[in-house]
Amino acid sequence: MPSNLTLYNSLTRRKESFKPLVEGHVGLYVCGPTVYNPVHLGNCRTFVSFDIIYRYLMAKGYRVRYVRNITDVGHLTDDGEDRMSKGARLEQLEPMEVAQKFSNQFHDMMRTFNALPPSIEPRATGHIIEQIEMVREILKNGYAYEVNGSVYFDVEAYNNANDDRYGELSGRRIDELMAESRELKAQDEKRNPSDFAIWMRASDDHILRWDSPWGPGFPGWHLECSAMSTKYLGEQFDIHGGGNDLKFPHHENEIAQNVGACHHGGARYWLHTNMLLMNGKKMSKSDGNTITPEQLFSGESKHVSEGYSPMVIRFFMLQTHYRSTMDLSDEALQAAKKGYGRLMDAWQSLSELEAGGSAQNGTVGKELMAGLEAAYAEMDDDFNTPKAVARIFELVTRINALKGGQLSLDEVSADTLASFKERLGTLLFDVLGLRDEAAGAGAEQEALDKVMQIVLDLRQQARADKDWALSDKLRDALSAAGITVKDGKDGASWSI
RNA sequence: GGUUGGGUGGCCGAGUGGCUAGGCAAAGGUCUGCAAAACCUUGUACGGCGGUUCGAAUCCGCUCCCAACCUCCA
Repeated sequence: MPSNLTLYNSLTRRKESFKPLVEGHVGLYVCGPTVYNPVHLGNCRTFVSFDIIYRYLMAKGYRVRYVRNITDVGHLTDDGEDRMSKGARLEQLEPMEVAQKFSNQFHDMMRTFNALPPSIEPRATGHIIEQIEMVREILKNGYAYEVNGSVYFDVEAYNNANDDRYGELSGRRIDELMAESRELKAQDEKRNPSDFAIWMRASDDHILRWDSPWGPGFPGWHLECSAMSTKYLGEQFDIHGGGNDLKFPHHENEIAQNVGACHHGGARYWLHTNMLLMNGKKMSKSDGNTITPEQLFSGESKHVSEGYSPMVIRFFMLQTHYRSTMDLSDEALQAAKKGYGRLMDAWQSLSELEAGGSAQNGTVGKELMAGLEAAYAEMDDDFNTPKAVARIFELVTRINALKGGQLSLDEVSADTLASFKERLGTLLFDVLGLRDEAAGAGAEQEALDKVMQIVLDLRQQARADKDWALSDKLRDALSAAGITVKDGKDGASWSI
């Protein structure tokens, strides 16, 4: 499998050629959501980005094991309350009911955005044993200490034994961290402020609790990812992904735990997606600078002038590289909506094109195939979807010109046309994960197609009779019903 | 304060030391009964100040501004 794939590794801060540990296979771990409240759009951006990465790796022929966890324990609020318990108290539900409810909601939203499910979706609460085992290993290796039923990772000991490794991902230095530390809960139990809990003693009123060698407690927030990535992908694996805001401390601590337990840092390539902004600021659950996907779909928000469909939003995401911040604005969404429409119209037009009968390609046929290969090549460059989309739009112009007669189909051989259709479809729908929302399915759509054909035939007759009043009346009435009629060389077409 | 990454034409957003991404908007044209769509053409942008270079938006230095992380977040 020839691969020219390069990707930007956060660990080295360089683009590197991608070489999987095992030829032909890729292990991919992505930090999933903490399911204590509804997903918001920023989450969606990250998971759509990794969905495209997952899809592209598969399209290149790799067998990918994609692990994306669900965090349902250990993630505390500022007050030290577990997020699950807090959600449960507020909604008068069992903690696991909360987790289930928002997991379901999360899955629905991923489906809405046409993001494929991962190969394995492990839950933190389902891997308590593995996490306890990992704590034991870390203790055994001398990188942690127990105080009053809690176990803390000893960053200093880790650094001394591993050549000051802590901070390798985020570029942080331990002395700076210490200088900046503040009063945190259980601070007095820690030897150093930069130490972090890998197992926490449960207070009497703490609902989520498990027995452990150190008494009843629960795992620290960062531990589940270390334990589950190790379990399903091995002590060393290929790619670890997540949002930029997880780089520190979450991912940094993950590496430390992995090294602490198995002497390996886990992933060899770290990929981080950048934040979704609104009004120039990070879209964030905690400070309310947010718009829910539902609001975006319905348009019920002061931030948008109308609703935008999931595929318009996905297309909008494609136009920004995953490592760049993406600023959401109504104007940009408007542009994306039109661009997406033009792209899908062209796809429709392409499907209706028929080869001119030439056995040989002319310039146009060669340009089509070259442009398509260029688009794929852009994906090889750190999954550069904006450039790939740019190349695709150059093809859109050609497709439209073929349809409109400005370019001749005699320049495209039948073989080329067929493989072009197939390869473009793969890129658009299998790799980029778009869906043609206008193309309905089923009996209703079929009936509508037939009805529209009748109406357009009637109008065509009126036009032939130069009965402009009638033809315009039909067009206006359809327009009022939300259907746009476009007169072309070979008759009229319509779109909703 | 420290760490990381940014500031690109009306808006969004890629990008390489020289061969002017792309989308949207705008202008002109072709086509059309009209309209829409489509096609063709047009904009010569790169925070500021220096420096390196034959040549820099792209490399270096300084400076201004912005964001993220350092506390829960994708």
